[in-house]
Amino acid sequence: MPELPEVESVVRAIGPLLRGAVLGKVRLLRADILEPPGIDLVTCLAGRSVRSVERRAKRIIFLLDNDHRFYIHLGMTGQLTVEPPGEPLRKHTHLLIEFAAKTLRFVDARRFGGIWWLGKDGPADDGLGPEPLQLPAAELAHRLAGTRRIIKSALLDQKIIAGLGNIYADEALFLAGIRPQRRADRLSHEQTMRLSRSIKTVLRQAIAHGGSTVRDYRNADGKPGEFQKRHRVYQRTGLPCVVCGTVILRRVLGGRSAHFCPKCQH
DNA sequence: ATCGGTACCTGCACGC
DNA sequence: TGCGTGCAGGTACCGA
Repeated sequence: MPELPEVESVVRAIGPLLRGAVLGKVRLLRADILEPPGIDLVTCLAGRSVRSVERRAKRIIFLLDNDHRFYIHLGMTGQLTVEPPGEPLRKHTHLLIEFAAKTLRFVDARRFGGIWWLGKDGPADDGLGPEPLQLPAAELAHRLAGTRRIIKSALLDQKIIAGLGNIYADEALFLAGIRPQRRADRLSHEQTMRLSRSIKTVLRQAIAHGGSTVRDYRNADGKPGEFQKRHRVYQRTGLPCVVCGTVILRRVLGGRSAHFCPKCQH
């Protein structure tokens, strides 16, 4: 579920609630969602407080008062919520952290997400390319010129650009008028410039609308996003293009669904 | 060394 | 009702 806009929405909601808060009881209900295995998370967190909650790509990074850090990745179905204490445990709840008057909960049915303990020195952006909203167009062009893959797959590669997923890759390519199966290193200068703008536009719009809820995504307060109502191609297979009325197509590219308008995208 | 394919895991929608 | 199939927002790993 969660791509950059969903993760950003969660961080914006959780940050103000947890900044400065002292951790109470910690319950890790499934040890196998923790990396590296064998870390004693409960001991690591005992008595600490939260200095800040930040986003890097799709990672939610918690900085503690002793300069140790960990991050949570939501995978496909992860949910991170802040609720009053004592709410009933939902199925697939893997981590509970109690604060004075609220509880942070990590729930993830498919368990593609998890918790990564970094300590003081572990790199938080291991294997991640640049942030899309800070990426100059020329730098994006340079990175895309270096791969022979199709543009859709390149946009999903977190080492090339970090934070896009299947929804926003498709939406950005539609906005830019580029077919997902075009080769990344064969885009014209103009197309690359349009793509750079489109990525930023679609991410900013999605953040403004609280992200997209396809099925599982919820913000920290349990509410779904709204941007799915404004998707132009993602999961609109067989429906008319909002610009030209042509039927939206779906193709499997690199093992993922790609949605596009065959008339608007070249 | 880059890249495509597959595996990981659960739940849901659909057709029969 | 139940069963089988296909699909889902992500990423790590495996050979070619």
